[in-house]
Amino acid sequence: MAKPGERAATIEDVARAAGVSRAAVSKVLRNAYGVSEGMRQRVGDAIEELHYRPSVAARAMRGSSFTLGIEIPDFGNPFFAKVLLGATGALVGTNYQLIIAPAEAGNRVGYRAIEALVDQQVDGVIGVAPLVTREWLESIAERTPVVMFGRHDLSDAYDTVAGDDERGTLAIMNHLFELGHDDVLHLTIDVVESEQRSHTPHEVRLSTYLRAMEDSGRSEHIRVAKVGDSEDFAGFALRFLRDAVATGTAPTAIFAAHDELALAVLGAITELGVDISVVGYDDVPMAAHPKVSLTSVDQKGQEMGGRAIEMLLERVQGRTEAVHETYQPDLMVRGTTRAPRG
Amino acid sequence: MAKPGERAATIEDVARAAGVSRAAVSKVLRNAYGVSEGMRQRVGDAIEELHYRPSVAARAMRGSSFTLGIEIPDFGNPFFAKVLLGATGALVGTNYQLIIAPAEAGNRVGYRAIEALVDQQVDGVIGVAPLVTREWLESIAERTPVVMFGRHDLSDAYDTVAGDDERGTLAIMNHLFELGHDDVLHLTIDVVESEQRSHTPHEVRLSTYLRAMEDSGRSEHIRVAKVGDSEDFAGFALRFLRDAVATGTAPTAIFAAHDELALAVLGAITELGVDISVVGYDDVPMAAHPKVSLTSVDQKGQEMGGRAIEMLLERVQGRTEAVHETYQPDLMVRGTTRAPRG
DNA sequence: GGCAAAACGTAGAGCGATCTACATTCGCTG
DNA sequence: CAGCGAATGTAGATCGCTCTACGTTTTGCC
Repeated sequence: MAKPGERAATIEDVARAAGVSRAAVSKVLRNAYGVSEGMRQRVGDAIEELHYRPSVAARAMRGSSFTLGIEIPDFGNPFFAKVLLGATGALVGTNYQLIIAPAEAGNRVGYRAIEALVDQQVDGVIGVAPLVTREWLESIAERTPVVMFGRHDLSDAYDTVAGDDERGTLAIMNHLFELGHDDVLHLTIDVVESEQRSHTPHEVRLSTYLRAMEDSGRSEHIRVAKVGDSEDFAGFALRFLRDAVATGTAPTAIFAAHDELALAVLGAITELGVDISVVGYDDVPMAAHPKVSLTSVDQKGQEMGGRAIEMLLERVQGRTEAVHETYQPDLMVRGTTRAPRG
Repeated sequence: MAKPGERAATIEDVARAAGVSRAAVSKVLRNAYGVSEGMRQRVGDAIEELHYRPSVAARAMRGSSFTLGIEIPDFGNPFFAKVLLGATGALVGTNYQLIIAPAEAGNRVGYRAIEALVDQQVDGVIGVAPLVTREWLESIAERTPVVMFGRHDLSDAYDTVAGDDERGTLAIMNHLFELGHDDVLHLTIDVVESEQRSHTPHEVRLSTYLRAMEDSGRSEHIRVAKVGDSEDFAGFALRFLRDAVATGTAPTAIFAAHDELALAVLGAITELGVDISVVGYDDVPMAAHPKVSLTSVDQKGQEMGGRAIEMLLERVQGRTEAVHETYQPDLMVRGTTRAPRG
């Protein structure tokens, strides 16, 4: 007990060492009004000497924890690494800390992860969960500022930052059409049932694909394949394509809803030695690799991640009207898209 | 104030609703001794009804937070995604929560991130930071259980789980030697100065490379290149190789210290159209992609991640003697290694 | 039936910060 | 040099939970 350094120093210890009251130390910490230069100095020295660090828990009990939380559905997806990079970047210089909660294995929906974050008393949450209901999010947003990533529902209880998936998809479709493809298949994720999810990026990409095909008079070529969220993409792609080739139903181009999927398709195409164009979405780093050269859409993940943090900080500092921002994607044309073989 | 649902329910509210004392509710929560079935029932109902969730902060102030922390130096590296996957997997079924702290942008060393985690009052920390000093870690370990990932220093203040980098490297070198390569270059990371870091995975890979070259009588072929940690790997690889080719000093094979590096080298080789074998380390998912087919070493990241969590939980539950475990890696031979051209 | 032991439940003191309300001192001005 | 506002500092309640130390019932057993 009496051994020095036995226990971490508390504000009490600092106050004693500096010969002031706890409240005074607290003021210095928060650089609140009413601290003389001399006191700031003495307290600062004491803090230094005792290696004092304020307890986040104790702080959280009375207000803010200076911690923001972000929920990530799938950290295996490099797109989220970009987002995280932007987020951490936006945080340097502030005294806020970022903690990440991974959506529980086998349950990517995200309720659990967001709840865990709120339980941690974070001052604000960034969520990626496209599948949680709006009502639920709004109930969370009553107590904790929320910024949602990639959702296209414009609630006024929380902010959103999203890519313009419609525009990105149209860029892809036009590119394929211009190359001469009519027979474009869309490969997307098969999510769990959930009514009214027109707000998810994948849903927007799907509906835009459908519209683009119809509007350009290619209705009869519409074909959509779905793969389970946690299925083995590579295995699925291989089986699917082998089958399509065998039955003569292979498309001339495939638009995959995201790059992980597109890479799996590209792998299958390579193995089978067929000539099918592929486009992905997200522009993960590997897409630019010379061995891969995948045509994709750059969603500006890093910028969006940074902006999400900024918006959250604004909320934490008191903004109450919702803000919704959209980022313009860029089509990156590379080697996996060519004109269909004669 | 009086509006119901205005504020989150506290244990007090639950106690009132169930007609028992706060202490009784707390007992139910922790399923401690001395709770009758009837009481458990009533309290459970009250909790349900009020959507009560215990405050992590308040708990942390008096003991444990039921939260574990993991520090990740670079979430862009898919190897860590594997580790995380294993870690989250090992946590399901426990009532512990995992939070991730990213090493601050531009400072991958990890002091800040680990400190942040400790400040959060996590019950235990998993760190990847190979570069923080042992002394510092031991001071952290005085108060918070610590499991370090990939360190080869066997402190008895903290546990370690690491791959057998010596064995992995020897597997690589023997493979290359058997194919007929004498001229093997090692490309590794150029870390900030830090004395005595023979414990890092990369350092072990380097020294094992040197020894393998010497022991096999290839001392005159030893060549080591270093690239800055946050440099653009692809750009570096291209410049370096172009230069080597121009001056006729290109090796016949390159052993890259990890897959991200190996992929960059592979890209450069592809662009320059030269015939050089490449091996990486970590066996990231892309290594197995048909377009890439990179020979690499599977470090069992997922298993190690899971085991690290288990070890940490043991520590949290009271174990005090240190445990150090090593995992045996597997060489995955693929298309990027061939015999040197006659 | 009586009595000890087990079972069940409660009161109340902290944990480490923040923040309001208040006390004291200082610096000026008229 | 009295008097007043600004500047500086402090006391003490409070946040939500855990846990020790005790009371009060029940139960079991001879």
